[in-house]
Amino acid sequence: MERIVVGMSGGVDSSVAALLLTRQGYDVVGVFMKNWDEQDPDGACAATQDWRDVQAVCDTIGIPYYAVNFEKEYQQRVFAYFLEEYQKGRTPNPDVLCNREIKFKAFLDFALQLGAEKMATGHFVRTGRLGGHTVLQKGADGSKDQSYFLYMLGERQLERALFPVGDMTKAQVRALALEAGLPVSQKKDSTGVCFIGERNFRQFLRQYLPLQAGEMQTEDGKKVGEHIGLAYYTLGQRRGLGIGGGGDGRSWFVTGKDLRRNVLLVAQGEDHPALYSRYVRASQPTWVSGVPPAAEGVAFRAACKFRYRQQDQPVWAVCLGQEVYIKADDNQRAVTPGQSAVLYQGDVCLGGAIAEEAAMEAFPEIQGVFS
RNA sequence: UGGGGUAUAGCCAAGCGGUAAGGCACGGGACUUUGACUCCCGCACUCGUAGGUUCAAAUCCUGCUACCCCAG
Repeated sequence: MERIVVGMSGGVDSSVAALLLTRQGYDVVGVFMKNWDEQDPDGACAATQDWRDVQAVCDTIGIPYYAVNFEKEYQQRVFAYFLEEYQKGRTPNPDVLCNREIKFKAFLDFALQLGAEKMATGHFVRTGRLGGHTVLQKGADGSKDQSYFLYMLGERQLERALFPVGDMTKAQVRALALEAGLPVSQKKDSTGVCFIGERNFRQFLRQYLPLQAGEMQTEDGKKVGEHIGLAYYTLGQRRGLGIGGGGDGRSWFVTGKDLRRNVLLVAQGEDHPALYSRYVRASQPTWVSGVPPAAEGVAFRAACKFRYRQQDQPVWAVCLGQEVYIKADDNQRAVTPGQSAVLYQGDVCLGGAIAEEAAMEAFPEIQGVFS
């Protein structure tokens, strides 16, 4: 009997994943990852309840379970990067790295050591075969699709992965959990940085990043407020600026950061031109298939998400050197350095890259490329 | 110390005798495996202050205080 190790978080999705695999006759082993050790403000370790839930679920399903600890790996391969990026004034997405480095590397290796043929998770994504290759596809439930977070995975990793809930809707997953009597069927979906969880983001960052107050200024240099440190803001952000009244009475949004002067650039009105861009330069491209969708310098058509849950945006893209340049058909709001630009063709996730800069005009390197 | 003006929540701001609009900020919630955005709800028993007129005042009258402008 083929052995499958399921990464279980204590949530509904991974619990149902384990349930389904069991029903399909696999030799299923549940494994809980504890990658972050921090006490809640109220004392208890946040992961404790999740671990209890995993045990309860596995007992209900009737499968063995273990816990593994990748704190060190998480710290070195994910969190260090996370902090570095913030220190550079960027807004990183730690979860895309977490998937590549922890869940589908450290954990996958662990699963194989346990004698498993494959591993499984509760992600809402699917894999398929296309032209002799294994491809990553969006989950069937469009509103829960999580391919955005998995774009850094390669074919090798996907071949070893199963996503049992990928072709279900969230409602179906919950219904199945309820029907099977899983104790987590009503558990609220978790959000927040993977393994770190939901928490007051400012207070959390404050433990690692210095507060470095400075001015908030408009594009023309007028001071309109004070910020507590550039790292604590992200482009397009509205809440938390603390400035109101005056001007035309509309809300203020972060449009940029001037690290040299320690100035946070802001503008009034959600449709302010400074919030928009058309061209994006992205670095560190990774492709699921291992090779770029088109030859160097050859533009290709695709759909892009510049942040999670954004509607697919029709774009042109081109690989040049170690970068990908993207031209969106429509103006994009608050494309933020550090965030991932993930490319699709239909339901297939091609891969993606990390946004470095966004602009309204074409970068000199790609003059004429998109004609 | 002369003349004029303004004082309404953290900010901007309606109201002009009938019992405090709205926006921003802020707080809470929804959404969300990043950070955001977005959406919903809440947010002045009180109108600089002390009196007066009136059935009734933020709205009228008087004193005081503060700030602004023009004169000095």
